[in-house]
Amino acid sequence: MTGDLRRQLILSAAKRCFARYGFAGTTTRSIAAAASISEGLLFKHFPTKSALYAEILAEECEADPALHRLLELEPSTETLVVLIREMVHHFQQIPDAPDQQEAERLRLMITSHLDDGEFARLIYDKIGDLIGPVFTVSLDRAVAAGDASRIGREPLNLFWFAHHTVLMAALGRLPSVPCLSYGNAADLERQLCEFILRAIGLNQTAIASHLDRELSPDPGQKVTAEGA
Amino acid sequence: MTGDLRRQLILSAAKRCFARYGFAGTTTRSIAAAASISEGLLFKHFPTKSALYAEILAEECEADPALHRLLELEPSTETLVVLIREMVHHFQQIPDAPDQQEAERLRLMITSHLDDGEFARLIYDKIGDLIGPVFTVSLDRAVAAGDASRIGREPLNLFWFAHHTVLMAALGRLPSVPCLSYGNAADLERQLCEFILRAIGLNQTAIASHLDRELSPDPGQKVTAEGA
DNA sequence: TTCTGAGGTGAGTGCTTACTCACAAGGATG
DNA sequence: CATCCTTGTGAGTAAGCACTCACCTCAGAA
Repeated sequence: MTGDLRRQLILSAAKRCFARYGFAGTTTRSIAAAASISEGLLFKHFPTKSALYAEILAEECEADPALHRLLELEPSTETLVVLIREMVHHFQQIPDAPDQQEAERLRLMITSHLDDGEFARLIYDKIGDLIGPVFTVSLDRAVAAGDASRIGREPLNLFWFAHHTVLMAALGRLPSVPCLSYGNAADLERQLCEFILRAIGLNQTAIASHLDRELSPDPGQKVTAEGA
Repeated sequence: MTGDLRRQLILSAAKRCFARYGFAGTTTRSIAAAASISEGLLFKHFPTKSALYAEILAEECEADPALHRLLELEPSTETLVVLIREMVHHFQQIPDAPDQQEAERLRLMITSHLDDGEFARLIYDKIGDLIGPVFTVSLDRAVAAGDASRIGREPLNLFWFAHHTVLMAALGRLPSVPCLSYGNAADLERQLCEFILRAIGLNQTAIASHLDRELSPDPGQKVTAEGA
């Protein structure tokens, strides 16, 4: 086995452990076991437990590549709705995904908030840089098109509030028994979308027409939704 | 020193430690040091570290007494606005409060989400039981009064979404360097209030009139705001 | 005064932790 | 074949962990 491949295997095993049990709750022995190697070899690849953790955080800072697809859309009311819908779907699907990767990411993000927040700050910066422009310009155009009313002087704050909402909603569903049992949870994503779109200033007719166009007519929903 | 008083001192010291470093990250030695006693005495009062932790969580399940004052308000649009405004203020003041108690509560709540979620579930249940009725009836009356449009079949979900938003916004400000630097953060509470009130269906004129009535005319704001 | 039973201590206990090191297997190069 | 070097191991080590125990102090009852 080559060194580089082994490194990657260790990183992925460690990420699982750290995300689930936190830094203090994870032992180097458990990481080695998860990677099916000896502790000795683990320390041949990473000088300390902290260094391993730091490398995972650094690696995770790379923003989701699938997100880039959304950024090529022409800013508009339509794009705004798609943006929110995909964001909602992205977060809601995290607890259900068989692939735990995004759940780990979410856990790392949250544990960072409880710690010094540095990792979270990096992620927020990255997200803001990527989505901020599309969001604000789309909102501007929605206002110009009469689909939304202008809200305040800080449109980007609206985006962050929306982000808070969906992130926390996802967090509540991370444990195997969800923390909250929403009434009528079947169309929870739809409810979240509407909640956010109203909150950022879209009027009811714009919301209804765009969401209906987007959500109802497709069994192909899954395909487009992957991109979030 | 009487046994009961000592117990309380230990509990409060331990809560600080657990909230800051999590269960695994907290040592019994550090708790004893924080309570200015020996480890031996610690274990005279609590049989195990886990038992101590469990007792803290159980104690924290008692919902905030100050919250009860809000529940005696007559359900109305006005009450709805006050409810949201107080909730926003309550969460926003958590990171700034010299008293760290609420911050510890928030931390325990979040770590529970990363763990089995049981503590969070208890808290959510309690909050839902307390605020749910006032919220939904107030929203009904707001709709009846023409201040809001009816949204979906699950008004309580709207409350939870709002809760998610403010909780996450508070979490981002827990680290000594905030995770997010909101643009124009001066009237952040106002922005959050408006965001939520729009999201739950209040129309712009109702929002403006009620929030202006509530927020602008008082230097006595602090006094009323304590109650959240 | 003596006894008792609290509150309280600090030096242990054995176990687990992060981390090290001597050494082995095996493929490539001379 | 001998000499490397890389990949890999598992038995270490010292420190730190949760938890225990013999013992101390001292107020109040007998």
